[in-house]
Amino acid sequence: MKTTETSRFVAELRSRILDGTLPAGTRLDAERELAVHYELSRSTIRAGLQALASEGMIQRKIGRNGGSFVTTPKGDSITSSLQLVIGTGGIAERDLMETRLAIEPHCAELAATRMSGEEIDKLSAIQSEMTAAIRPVGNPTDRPAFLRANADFHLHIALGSHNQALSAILKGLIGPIEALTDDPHLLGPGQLRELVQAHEHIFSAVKSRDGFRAADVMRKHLRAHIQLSSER
Amino acid sequence: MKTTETSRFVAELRSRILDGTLPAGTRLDAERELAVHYELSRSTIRAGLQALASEGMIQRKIGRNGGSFVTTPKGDSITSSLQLVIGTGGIAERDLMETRLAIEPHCAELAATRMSGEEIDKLSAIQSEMTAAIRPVGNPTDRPAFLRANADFHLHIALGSHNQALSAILKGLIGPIEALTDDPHLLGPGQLRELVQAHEHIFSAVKSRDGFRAADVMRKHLRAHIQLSSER
DNA sequence: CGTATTATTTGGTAGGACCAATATAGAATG
DNA sequence: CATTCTATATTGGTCCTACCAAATAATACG
Repeated sequence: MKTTETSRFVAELRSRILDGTLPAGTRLDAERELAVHYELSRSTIRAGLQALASEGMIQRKIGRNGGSFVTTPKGDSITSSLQLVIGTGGIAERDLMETRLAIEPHCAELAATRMSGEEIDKLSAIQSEMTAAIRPVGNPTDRPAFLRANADFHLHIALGSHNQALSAILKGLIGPIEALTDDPHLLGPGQLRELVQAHEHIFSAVKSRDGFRAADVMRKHLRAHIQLSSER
Repeated sequence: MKTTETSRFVAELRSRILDGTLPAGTRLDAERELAVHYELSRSTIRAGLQALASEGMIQRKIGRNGGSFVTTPKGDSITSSLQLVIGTGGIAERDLMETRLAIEPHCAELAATRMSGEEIDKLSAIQSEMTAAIRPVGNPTDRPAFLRANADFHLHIALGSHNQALSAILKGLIGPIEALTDDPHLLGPGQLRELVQAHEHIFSAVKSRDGFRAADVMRKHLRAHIQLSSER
């Protein structure tokens, strides 16, 4: 690690936050005060706070009674980090699909036992949107709507697991992956109907609180999906 | 989103990196040039570059022929993000263990078919370290060494999956979790030996390239671990 | 008492100066 | 000519000082 003044300051503050000396909600001193305290210029202090802010460890608010407030970074931080890495091609598509395959069946299993009634209703609504998109009374399929509903379905299963880590990870994966999957040659009308049917099976397993079956069906659904993609 | 000058500049640059206009390795203009180009002060430009740097999207190098270089953030970015969120208690322990349970068996399955000979040898060496730590010729167990070897074992299984996403995620989970698990009342001599034995089973499954068994044994191993933790 | 005005605190932006690291070009030396 | 040393130019890192803009508290006023 390059030991610049800024990074020293950041390390100091970060460790104080991590070891609990500065719990969430704590208000740090104003930049000008920190500067005299740490015997650094305000510029350097600002650089450090900026770094901590972009890591999600503090939030800064302007104005009187403003300042830098310690916050516990939530799942969003993981999600955006994933999106960045994936967005810049830092991880191969194969790896992403395998990760989905590890995460989603487990999510489905948990969701089956943990989803509330409202959440199940919501899932049903998403499923309806999906079916609606596939046949707008004779018209051609509304692909964007269909894909959005598809992603939403998987996302809500993950949220239904009531597990912040799992849902944060999937949230980061789902967008980029679906973007890669949108290939008209690959997803013809037949495939779309198969997809809806698979979701129907997953939904019914979740609704009947059958975690094992939910996981199993989800696994098969994803494997079929992968099978398609690999035929390019 | 707060639309400050800095964030506008960051957004601009970030999107240019994401859409491929500025591929990895590209050298950005010097801060002073960017300042005149974007009609902003160098302070503002610096703030923006600082943010991008702490997101891992650029690396900055001092000196002539230095500057800001576009880099594709790798798995490390995900790992550190996870560590931060977990370190500040942003995610419940239950959620973390469930995530492990989703990830690790899958890693083990992949590792069984993908690990190289050297990687398997390395795994064996780690296993030896672990057994060595548990009985240094009559002396009490070297707990730190034991726990380190334990974490290493799981980490190397993940690396053996040859999947950057999975190993990055596990890398972020394993440290914090093991720290939470180090409870002498929970892990007595008997538990330690059981742990070694479980690893032995996993190792043999991987060595014999039996992915299904590797996943199965890993799953049971983790469940047993969870069982213990929940008895607090 | 309620409302509008003023003051103060605090992060955001600007622009200047200088330092420290680093690579290049040129000069001195064998 | 080759090598080594010495400027020297480039670039991020730090410091300073001033001012702007937002947000809140304190105060004056109807």
